[in-house]
Amino acid sequence: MKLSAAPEPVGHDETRRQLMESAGAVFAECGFRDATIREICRRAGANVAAVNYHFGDKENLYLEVLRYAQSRAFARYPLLLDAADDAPPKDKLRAFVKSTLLRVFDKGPDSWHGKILSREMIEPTRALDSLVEERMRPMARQLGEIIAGVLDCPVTDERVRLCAFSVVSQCVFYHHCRPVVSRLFPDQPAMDLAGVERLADHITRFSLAAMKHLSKSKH
Amino acid sequence: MKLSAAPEPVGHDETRRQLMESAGAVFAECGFRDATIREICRRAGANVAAVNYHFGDKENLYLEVLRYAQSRAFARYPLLLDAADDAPPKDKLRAFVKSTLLRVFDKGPDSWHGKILSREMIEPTRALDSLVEERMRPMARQLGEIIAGVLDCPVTDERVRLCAFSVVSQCVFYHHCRPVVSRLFPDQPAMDLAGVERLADHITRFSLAAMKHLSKSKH
DNA sequence: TGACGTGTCAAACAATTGTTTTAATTATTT
DNA sequence: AAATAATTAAAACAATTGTTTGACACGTCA
Repeated sequence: MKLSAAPEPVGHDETRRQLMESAGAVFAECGFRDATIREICRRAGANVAAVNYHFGDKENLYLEVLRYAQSRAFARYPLLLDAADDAPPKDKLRAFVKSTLLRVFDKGPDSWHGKILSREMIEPTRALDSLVEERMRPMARQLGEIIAGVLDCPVTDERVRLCAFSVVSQCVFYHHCRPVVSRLFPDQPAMDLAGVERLADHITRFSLAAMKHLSKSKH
Repeated sequence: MKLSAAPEPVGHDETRRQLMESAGAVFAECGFRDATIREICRRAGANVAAVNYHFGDKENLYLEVLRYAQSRAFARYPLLLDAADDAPPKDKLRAFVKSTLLRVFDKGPDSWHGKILSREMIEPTRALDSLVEERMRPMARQLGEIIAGVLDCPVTDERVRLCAFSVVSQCVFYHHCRPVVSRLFPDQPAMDLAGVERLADHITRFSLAAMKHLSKSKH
């Protein structure tokens, strides 16, 4: 399962950090099962026994890596970015969509956080339980309030939940189904910041138009 | 060498059929890597060597299973179900959404087809290439025509592609993110036929409302 | 019947895996 | 500086994996 990257020998407690970094990349590339401790340690420039020494076993390493990835992603891209707390629901929705897209399409050294999360969808581990409570539920509540504001109805209305799913689904689709999308449209460029903006525009406009209509019909 | 006039002895490959059936279930449950040939053969009541004898190796078995699952799913739920060819775009969209949901939420003995496809998203194999061409591209073209009809614009319009993604994303979301959804709302009942109808109603109404608005605004 | 192809079976093979062990090395404290 | 703890290193371990082997059973056809 050796793909790329190079080892880099280091000192003392640094090993632990290096292990989490390389583990994140390898887990994202190969999945929990296919990822081998030997490859993780090789990239971290550490010995094969390092994982078991610092993290106990492979699964515990995975749990810590996933938790770490999520906290870092939400630290970098808060739920509503820089939107004011009293901003109109429309603007909040736009911010929510954009932040979700940014989190999902994040490139760079920690681009693996999205991939690992996708794998959790298919093959949930124990880590998903706490992740849902710590990250997803606040996300759902925040979005529910925004949508209730758009629809001008209580957050308990069933339409709120349905519309929330409709919004989130559009955000995660490009990421979850990238293998199909990129095959269907090979000339489509990779998602950069401008692409995120365009996509956020579409999703927001699409969803606002739909909800404006739904708020008028039955109520 | 069997060049006897008989068109393939279909009676004796019962083992082969059994293997594909159990392989589909095991691949769906465990993924390609975690699925063991021993477990597949155990469920099929066959010997460990059966897979290598009938399919060559594990990967080839997987390819055949995936291909078989897709063809069966589309045979049972055609792209537009029983919608007439000259039906209005709105009805066609409803049929498209419903058939996609049915394919994704299909229970019963071949419920694994959706799960295997989800895994292909995360970990594409060679099988995905042909699958996209044979199944997804016709699907995309069909949906594109429907949406162009709704928007009343040429299929080449960029909005068509964006809206098509918005529609499909809502259909596959509940399936792809079920682990999160079921944790967020544990009291939510499993998706039965009535649930599919309700969800299809929402997605269709939501999307039609959005597109009606988009077709009026600029362009 | 006897040779032959087909399919099944138990057993073994070769490779890889996560993990443990034991000793050496380094850092910290006394 | 000496002693103690913490960390690393190489090797081995035990279990599991996909795959192969060679014998055996069954049916077909010359």
